[in-house]
Amino acid sequence: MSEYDPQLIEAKWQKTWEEQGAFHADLDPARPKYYVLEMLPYPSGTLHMGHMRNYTIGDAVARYKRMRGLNVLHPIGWDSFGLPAENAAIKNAIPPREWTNSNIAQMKAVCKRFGFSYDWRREISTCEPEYYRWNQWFFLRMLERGLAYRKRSKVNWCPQCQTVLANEQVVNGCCWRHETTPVESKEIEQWFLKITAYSDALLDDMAQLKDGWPDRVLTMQQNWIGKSRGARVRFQVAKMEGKSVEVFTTRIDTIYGASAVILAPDHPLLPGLFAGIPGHAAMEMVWNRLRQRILRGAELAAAEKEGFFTGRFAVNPFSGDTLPIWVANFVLAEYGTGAVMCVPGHDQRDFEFAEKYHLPVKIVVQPVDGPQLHPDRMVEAHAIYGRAVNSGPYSKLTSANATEKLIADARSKGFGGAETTYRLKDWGISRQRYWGTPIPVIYCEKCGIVPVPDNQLPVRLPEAVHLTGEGKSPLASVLEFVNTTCPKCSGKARRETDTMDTFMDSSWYFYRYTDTQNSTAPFAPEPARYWFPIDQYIGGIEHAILHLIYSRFFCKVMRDLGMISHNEPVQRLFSQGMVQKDGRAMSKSHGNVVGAIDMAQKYGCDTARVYTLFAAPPAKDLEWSEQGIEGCSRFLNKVYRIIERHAERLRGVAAAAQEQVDLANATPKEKALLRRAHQTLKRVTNDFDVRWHFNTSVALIMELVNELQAQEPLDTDLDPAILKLVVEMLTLMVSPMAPHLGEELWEMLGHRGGLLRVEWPAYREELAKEEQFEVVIQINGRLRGKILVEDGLGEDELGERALTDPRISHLIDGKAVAKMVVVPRKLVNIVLR
RNA sequence: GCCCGGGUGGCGGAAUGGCAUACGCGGGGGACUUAAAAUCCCCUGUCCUUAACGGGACGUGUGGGUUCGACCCCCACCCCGGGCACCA
Repeated sequence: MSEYDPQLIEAKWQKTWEEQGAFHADLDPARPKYYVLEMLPYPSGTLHMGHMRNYTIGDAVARYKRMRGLNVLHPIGWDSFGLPAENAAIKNAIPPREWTNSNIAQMKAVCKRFGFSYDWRREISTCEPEYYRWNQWFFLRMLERGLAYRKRSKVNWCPQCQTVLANEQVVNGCCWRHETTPVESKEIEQWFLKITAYSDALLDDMAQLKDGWPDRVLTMQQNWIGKSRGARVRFQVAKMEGKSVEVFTTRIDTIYGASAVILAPDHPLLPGLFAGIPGHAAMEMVWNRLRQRILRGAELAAAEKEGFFTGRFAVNPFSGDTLPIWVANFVLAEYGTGAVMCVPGHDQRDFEFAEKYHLPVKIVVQPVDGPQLHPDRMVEAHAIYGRAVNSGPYSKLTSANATEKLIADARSKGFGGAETTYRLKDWGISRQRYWGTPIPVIYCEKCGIVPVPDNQLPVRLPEAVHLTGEGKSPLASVLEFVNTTCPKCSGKARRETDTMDTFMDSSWYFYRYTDTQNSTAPFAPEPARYWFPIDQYIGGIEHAILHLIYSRFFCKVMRDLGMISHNEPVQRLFSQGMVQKDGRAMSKSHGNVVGAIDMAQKYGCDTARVYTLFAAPPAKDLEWSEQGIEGCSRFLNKVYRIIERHAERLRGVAAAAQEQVDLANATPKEKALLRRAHQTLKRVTNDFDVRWHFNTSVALIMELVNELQAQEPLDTDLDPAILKLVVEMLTLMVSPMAPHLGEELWEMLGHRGGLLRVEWPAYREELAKEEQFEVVIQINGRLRGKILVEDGLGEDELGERALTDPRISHLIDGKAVAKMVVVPRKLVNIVLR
């Protein structure tokens, strides 16, 4: 008699797996592959149960797929560049690499303590030169193709991080890391990647993802790309020969309703328009205020609409109307043409602006039927589609037809045409910080921007650097780094001192896993062809846009570079819910973390794993409960005890082969056990393959265990071969979720060589089949009784049995039966008049 | 404002249009024990009714609808969570 001792068992099997290299996966064209991956973790140092949920789901899937005979690649690595290391270095005077590597060591120890089935040979760390040189390599390839370019532009600046942020890193006008720090706007020269060159590809290829990705992620990406079809129209500025303003509109069919042209406060044309206008100085005061507010960024969204008349007019090229040119804070310089036509009758924003500044409201679209709009009775704009009115030659056309004709006419007359705009902007990747990949570019006084030649990669990040956290790029003060010679002319030159956004590191890392040792390329074509695309990617919803859109972009660039031939890197994506404690996301800053190591020490990692799988379906948030994990601990103990009790007797017994089980001679007890085991198997398999609901898998296995308990004693009247078959099925079904216990039980049952090459149990329908069914009898849809019937009963006969059941016949009591609904094996509904 | 989720016992949650509340937690009772822990067994939606066995009504956010039958499908609405948002 021995007790379930998770500490002992878990250490034992982890050692065995390690010695066997149990989870090493190698390219094998003869075998079908399965690539399952959890998102690259940032090595912050601690792992709590929130992280572990992610890995537990991935590990259960990896182990299950191995048992289904697939060649499973399940790697892990570290997203080890980034600001926290730099900040820690400034605060505690520890070199970033030291801080980072010691965190990695800690986290790796926790992962090992949990026994995740990673191929540790493939571990990567993005701050290693052998990794980041390929970031540089990708950058250079993009530079060659015009996909990387340098430009001076307005960018998001986080005063806390002291660096530029990408648009994707701005959340509600604040920095993604400092949620209460509004980002500022700064004009800075920096490097961009032309993700916009792939706007349509990113949008269109979502069609390939719609079965494997959550809808909400696809919608979020779609919104982010923000494709919008419309038209561009040029308005001549009156009394200014050759000057014109272009507007972008999605409703060119409302152009006869325009009562002004409005420019963004930072529209480049503005200073020129002012010249020679009376009241110029007063205007400039308002103008400056509006521009200031835009620079402060975050205020814009909340601000009331505000603007001023420039004193200039523009001519509507269709109607010939003369429209005042205004400036207003709600027009964005970065979107469309930075100018709009103001149509108060049919656009709510324009309506609000027109109300405030008394601009005329015109109705130029009327509904096809229903009440007609009237400009004097409007309390809001009506952005409707219907029939054009008061629109010159376009009147009476439907909105769609008017749009088409107006665009065609604008084009033929040379003042406009169709135009599609996107919300997506190019990806600014320059960071004025230290702990990241150096951008491999040299500035030469004579030759200008010179790329570092491939054979000089990697451009190493100097590591003996004094970090102060102040001023600009720390690398700028490292003279040995900055000062260099031009690769072209050998003259004096200086290096780029900004580093790359770390999202670059994580945009392609999953390809590196397929070929981690390659020193001549990021990865070779064959392993990528074999392993890709990723069959199952698992991670948090917070990367729905950031990481997942950058990765898709990189994939398309790699495809165009001829490195791969697929269009999308990730076939199926799963976003797991958060782990919460006391109603808030588990995090260091909330002070509510449940440490992974603590749980492993207290209950064992198998218990912690089973609890995270059982407490909620994986897509939902999970509220951590100490009592809940206690329950799972009891459950694993119970499994262990039941098998332990019979292990000795069963050790020498061969389990009955599924196809040889002789049902005809089986006792009721044997039949009950076999039935429950196979019913469980059917549904657990479905949970793993289709539903991804591991909470119900655990519940089902609990029921199987309860059945075993109910059939006690198990040593009398029971064919040992059948009992062994059942407990083996139980062991195998438990093993993806509690792998150490699974191995231990398997060994206790007399097997050598571990579970690694053991197949998932075979399902046999006849063994799952019930012999008798409890059929529900309803009268008018209300439950009135139940009868036990044997299988194979015809509908008529089943109906007859229901009607003649004493309880039922009593209730019918001579009333006319209008209809009978008979569902074999399930129910009879008797409809009375 | 628009777009996604979601609303079921005391709690986490389960249910192809067919017994609502599986499984677990918590609670109550019992067995084992000198005792405790552990373990095992039974009960546990609300209300009404019965001495009791039992029987009945109500019940999945609200109101309608479809259906023999609705947590599930349709329409309208309320609440919660998330995303997007002066994007022209």
